[in-house]
Amino acid sequence: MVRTALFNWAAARHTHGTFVFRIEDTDNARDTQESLDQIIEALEWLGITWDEGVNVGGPDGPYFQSQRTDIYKDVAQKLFDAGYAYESFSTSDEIAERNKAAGRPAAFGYDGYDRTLTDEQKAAFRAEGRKPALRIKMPDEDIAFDDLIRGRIEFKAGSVPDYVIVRPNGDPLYTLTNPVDDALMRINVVLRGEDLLSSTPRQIVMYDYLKKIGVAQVTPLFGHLPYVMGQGNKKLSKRDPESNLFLHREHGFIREGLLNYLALLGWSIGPDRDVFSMDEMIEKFDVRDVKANPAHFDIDKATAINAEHIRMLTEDDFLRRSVPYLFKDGVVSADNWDALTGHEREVLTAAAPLVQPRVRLLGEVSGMVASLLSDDEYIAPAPDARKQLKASADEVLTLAISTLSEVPEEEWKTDHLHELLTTALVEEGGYKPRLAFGPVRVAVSGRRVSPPLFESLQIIGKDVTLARLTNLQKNL
RNA sequence: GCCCCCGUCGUCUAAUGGUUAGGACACCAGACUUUCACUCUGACAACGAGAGUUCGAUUCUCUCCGGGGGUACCA
Repeated sequence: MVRTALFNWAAARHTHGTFVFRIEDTDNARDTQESLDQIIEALEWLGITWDEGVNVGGPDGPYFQSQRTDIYKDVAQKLFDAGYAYESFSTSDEIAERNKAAGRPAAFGYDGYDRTLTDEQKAAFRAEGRKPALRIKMPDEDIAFDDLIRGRIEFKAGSVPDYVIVRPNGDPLYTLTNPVDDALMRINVVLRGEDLLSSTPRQIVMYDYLKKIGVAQVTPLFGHLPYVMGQGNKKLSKRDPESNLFLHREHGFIREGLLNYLALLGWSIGPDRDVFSMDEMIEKFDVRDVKANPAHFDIDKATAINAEHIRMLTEDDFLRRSVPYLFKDGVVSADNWDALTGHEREVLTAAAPLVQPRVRLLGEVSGMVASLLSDDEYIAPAPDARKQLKASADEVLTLAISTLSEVPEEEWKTDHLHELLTTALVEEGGYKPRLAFGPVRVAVSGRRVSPPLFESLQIIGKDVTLARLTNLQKNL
């Protein structure tokens, strides 16, 4: 759904068209305020903006179909008066029974029975208290159109049954409202999921009728986007975690990364290239270049693309965007940069260049900087970090503690510390670098993966460093 | 059943009537690094099958196979 919005948006921006956002809430049972809010929040977060429609207005409103019933009633009446639609009294049970009796498969669909009802028959149905639905009369000929993505598509005559546009109770259906609104809102390009492909011939016919009764000027161009697949060979649905935008955001996707990845699903900006900005996408995007075959959502690739975009952020931007994640993880005191303490900002600013190149999601920042921000005197090593502590850890820590105790506060600097420890542990102590620095890193960060060691030592300072080394040694 | 769509490495894709079929992610090996990450080098890996057109098909056509969607008084 987001990918569809993205392609529509990119196509509209590329062609300097008008992007219209309309809500098709004709099935009010399943359209909730909550789902609308989520859609809007998602688009806003992504920066996908529209020119006319919900919340922004425009010349062809209202943009909620639930507020346009009078319009649909009027058009339905015109279609009926012109003879393009007719009253249908058949219930689905009756249709199924007739199909069965005639030896047709159950899935054959509507048989056109009510097309030829006489006035007497209709009157009889009404006398029974039955009310008619309104059906569109499909012509007995092949229907073809040129899909923007798939080329010419032809449907054989007779393969699309007459379809209902208004329920017996007067409720208009999507089959009517969608083409009517597209006509009234002067939509000339429709990009939608390929699941709507087989309903397109019905709409082609509808446009012909709408033109004849003066409601539509043109038939829009259609482009049917391929699905995005999830696990196995199933279309991604709203329930799948992969399609949950907010979940991705929670994990630390930034909009640039997610948008870039989504764009890659069915489209390519050019040979040997897959990282780009939305401005570049708009500049290059042409629906006709979209591939027709479905793509699988690959979270690993998405994450890798996200990492590229995180690295492209300015340091300041990176920090500001990270703060909400840090706050959520209890690592800092506020959820926005300006409300942080001076100490927090100082530490984070120092840590940024160390952390930014090694996270792929903003959610990973907390783990990287937690030990730098905290003044705890002991950090229990994570299990995988503890595994890195070899038998020599105890001796190494002793040596490190005695070496570092000697360092005056004013000389507690990255390069100096590096030099001192290398001399004491590696050159004089005879330990391999891996064995020498491993225990120190685990003591200071508690993790197997951490920002560079000596920079970290400088950031947390002498007292905390020594305390952590001492306490790890006690807890070996 | 009928109608429609789709088919290049595991995944996303590029290109082409004649190429060693390219890139990215993932994976594996190596270099760098105190670890991890970043970066770099290398390895692995694809035109679904069969006919036809052609001097030559991954590319054009057809058939088949495989996958998907539709066949609603849902959208």
